[in-house]
Amino acid sequence: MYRKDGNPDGNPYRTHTAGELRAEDVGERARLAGWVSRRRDHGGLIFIDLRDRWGVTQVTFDPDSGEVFRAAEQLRPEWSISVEGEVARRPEGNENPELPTGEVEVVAGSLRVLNESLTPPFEVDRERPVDELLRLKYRYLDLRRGRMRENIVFRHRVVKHMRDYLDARGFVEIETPLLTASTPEGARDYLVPARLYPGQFYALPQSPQQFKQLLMVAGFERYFQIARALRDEDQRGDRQPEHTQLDLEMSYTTQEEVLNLVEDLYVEIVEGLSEKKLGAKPFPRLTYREAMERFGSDKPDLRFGLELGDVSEIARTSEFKVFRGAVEGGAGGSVRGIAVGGLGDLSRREVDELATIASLGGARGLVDLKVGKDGGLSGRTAKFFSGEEGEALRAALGAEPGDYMFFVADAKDAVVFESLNRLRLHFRDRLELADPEELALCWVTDFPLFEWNEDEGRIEPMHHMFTMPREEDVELLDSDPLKVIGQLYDLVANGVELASGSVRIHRPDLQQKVFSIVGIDAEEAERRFGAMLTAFRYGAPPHGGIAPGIDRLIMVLRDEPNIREVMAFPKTQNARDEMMDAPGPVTPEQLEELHIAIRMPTRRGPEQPPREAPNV
RNA sequence: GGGGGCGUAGUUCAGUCGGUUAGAACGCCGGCCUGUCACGCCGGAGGCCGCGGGCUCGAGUCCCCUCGCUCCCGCCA
Repeated sequence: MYRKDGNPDGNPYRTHTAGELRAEDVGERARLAGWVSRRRDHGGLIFIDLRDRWGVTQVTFDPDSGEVFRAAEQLRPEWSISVEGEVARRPEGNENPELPTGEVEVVAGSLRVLNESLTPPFEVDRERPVDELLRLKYRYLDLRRGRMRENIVFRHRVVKHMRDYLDARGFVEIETPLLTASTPEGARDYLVPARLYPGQFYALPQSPQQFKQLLMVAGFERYFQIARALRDEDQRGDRQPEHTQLDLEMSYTTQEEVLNLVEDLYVEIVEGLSEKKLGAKPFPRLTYREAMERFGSDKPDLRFGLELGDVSEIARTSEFKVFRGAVEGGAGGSVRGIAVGGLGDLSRREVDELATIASLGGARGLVDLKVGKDGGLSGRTAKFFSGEEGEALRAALGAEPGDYMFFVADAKDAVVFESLNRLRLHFRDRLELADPEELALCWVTDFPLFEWNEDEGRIEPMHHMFTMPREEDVELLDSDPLKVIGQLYDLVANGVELASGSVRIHRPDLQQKVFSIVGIDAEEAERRFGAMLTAFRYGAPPHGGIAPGIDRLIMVLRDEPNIREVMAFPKTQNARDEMMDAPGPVTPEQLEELHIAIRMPTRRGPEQPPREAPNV
């Protein structure tokens, strides 16, 4: 950043960063500014590791320097200082190969203490686990630590790459409002009371969905935005109240074009910026159906096998009631299984544990069979499967001698898939089947446009209600909407959904039809999406797009266990900001202005002491 | 909304069957030390054992309640 041609602006703090001095700089005068990372006081000689964003440089203080030396004796970790001195080669044998600056040191000629520091609540310069609440409360100190700094800087590089990539292809970055109307995603909105409209509220956007489509109507052709998306739902490791997505949309485009655009971008990011090993290229494309049948999931982890096998036909004629019952009646049930090697002999208890894992996917039981050295089957249910039948099961799963076969039978395909998916992921972790260095990206396409919501007894959009059906399926909208395939696509990496998008409906008549299928009548459609429906009557172009999640991408590229590790200021699982102490109460005057009265929950709720309102 | 785990020094943790003065490491403070880079050596301070209640002669330890954090299910992306 600063070079040895000097200090043209006369910066009083530094002429160089702490990460750039090398052997060739020996003899130069240098001034460094940063934090005291560590002090090694030898009585007659003091070493300071001076840290800034760019690196660490060793500074030495010699007793000959008198006053400066005595000042250095007072230094403590995390003090902010500026040091000026000569760059010297370290004595023979005292180089530190761990540091890029390890061949040299700065011999301090002067020292300015810019700011002292309290003793930090945790050790900033040591990579030790610290309670996350404490880290969040002192996030500014946590962010001084190497791993977090690298994550945040890496994130910047990825986002910058996205901007440059899209700019070079004619995309325009456009901001859309944060204060807007409720959006049509399924999640709960964050609401903001409208002072000028008593009883009315803005909603914070769950995504810029309608705006991006309106920008297509507006003729920008290619739009993108690094957009914040807010949803008032419970947290998970990969979910936060606000997350960031690369929102993009294109006019006169096709699914193929969107996929290729994003694929090339992700190849550049993974190969050019990250240390991950990219899986198959071009990215494998699986239809939703194929992903479910092979992996039991619409976000499959392709780094390992353990693919599902369908044994429904064998089950149909089986003596085993559990199997036969699942496929009888033609209600769409199935029997499927996976073959797993390397498990040795499982105890009854271990098998029960596996059944519990499967039950989380809805399975009412788990059928386990072990393939013996001679190919014969053993297990509690082995007696139901004659030699021929057992052989057929074995062949269907491709099970080898010594493998276990696990089967789930259910009248609902979805239960079979979800249960086996959980088992598959369990074995991935237990048997370490997935290469942690690999990033296996794939596309999942051809999702159904709608799904049946069991609880509410109605049809819902799988993605959102602006998704275009496949051309050949438009007729099915009337006859059998659940069979309609949408022009819908997800980008998946190692079992994590990274992006989701679709070609949109641009014709008002088709949009109306989709609304009515999901139970929105013309009046409600007009009320909720009036602007967009009207806009579509002014020559809306065909368009489509996608919204890759940035937090999750950085998370998988950096091997972090959750997205809080790649966000500068995340919230806790209970959606609190411990550093800023938000949310918090406001003054009665503020509430008055908003025409809001608080009615506290009676049964149970967050305790609200009558504490003083903050000075705003 | 439901379930699991955790809560002991500034930090990360240990703490046996309920038993005397609650320990370790790192950090912090003081002293010594001229080539360290996890510097070393000597000494020291530091505890509402999350909060409240109960059983008990006696509770960090057992029971109940509650608060906080975290993971999972639901929800959601």
